[in-house]
Amino acid sequence: MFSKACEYGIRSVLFIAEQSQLDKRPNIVEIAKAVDSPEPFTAKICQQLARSGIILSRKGPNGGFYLEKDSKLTLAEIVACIDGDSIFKGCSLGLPQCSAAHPCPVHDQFNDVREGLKKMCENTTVTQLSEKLRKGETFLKI
Amino acid sequence: MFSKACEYGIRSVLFIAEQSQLDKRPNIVEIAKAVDSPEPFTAKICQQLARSGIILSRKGPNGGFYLEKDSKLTLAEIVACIDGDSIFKGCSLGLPQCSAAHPCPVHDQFNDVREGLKKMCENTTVTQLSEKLRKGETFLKI
DNA sequence: TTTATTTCTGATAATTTTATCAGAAATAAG
DNA sequence: CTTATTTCTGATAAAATTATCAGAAATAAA
Ligand code: FES
Ligand code: FES
Repeated sequence: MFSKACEYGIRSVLFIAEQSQLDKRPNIVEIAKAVDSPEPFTAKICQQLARSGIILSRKGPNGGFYLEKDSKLTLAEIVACIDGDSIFKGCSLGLPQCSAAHPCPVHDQFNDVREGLKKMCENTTVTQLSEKLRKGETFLKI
Repeated sequence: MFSKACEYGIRSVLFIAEQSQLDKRPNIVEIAKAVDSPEPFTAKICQQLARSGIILSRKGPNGGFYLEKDSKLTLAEIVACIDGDSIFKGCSLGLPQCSAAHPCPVHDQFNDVREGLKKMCENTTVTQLSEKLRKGETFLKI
């Protein structure tokens, strides 16, 4: 469904969000540990997210990554930043473009699923998810 | 969503199904042309599908690939053969396993989407799709 | 100002996926 | 039986994704 990079990215952002609520600014070592992901690869991904303004970063001692207070960040924005929006817009059978006028054989069926995925990602906020995480109801690793 | 191999695989099977209805047995060259996919790669995929009995094949002159008459083949079987069933069962954030007892933060939300995808693939038959294809209502390439 | 810490950047390596190729095995048709 | 056709098999190549590494740039704290 999502690329590895995107999976790590979402997990990282959720951890950063949780820590931001506690006024902390986790660094890459802490993030990779909390999320059980390869450290340098996770760094790359966090840098990409920071460059596009999805998360914020501070260099130097006591630096790290954090989230804007009361950010309205959604899953959809993270996914689009890392994997692009082809999962939300592209043809499921790989035709150069999805179009109702020239549909592939599964167009109708997939439209529902894809629309469901899209709506879900757009309506799910990171804050909302990190809340449950903080309460210990959900987990970022085994 | 699906791998390139899986996209080519589904498109190929749909073309084979359409041609089977016309009592034809297209070969790799014809399939790759109809589906606009790289010929040798498509060959690999069709071989894999044939080996697992999802499609049938005949060597020699006038040989090619075909489908069992009145086959009840579904999309789900093709996807599982090529991409495995991780898209139907795996955790969307890449945790080693999806479980309601130890859920990732998006487990609930994704469960709906994934279940929708699964049901859709299981309930959509190749025959049903190739019918529309034969009528010229849907397309396998631009 | 100096030092320690941390993100950031660019180069590189490993792995997986995608794609190609040459030739063997099978089989229908003449 | 011979030949032409086609799938099948295994080796290989190219590209993309995933992962690592070394060092520069920034910054807070001493
Ligand atoms: S054309 Fe394939 S999903 Fe719309
Ligand atoms: S645990 Fe992640 S989707 Fe179920």
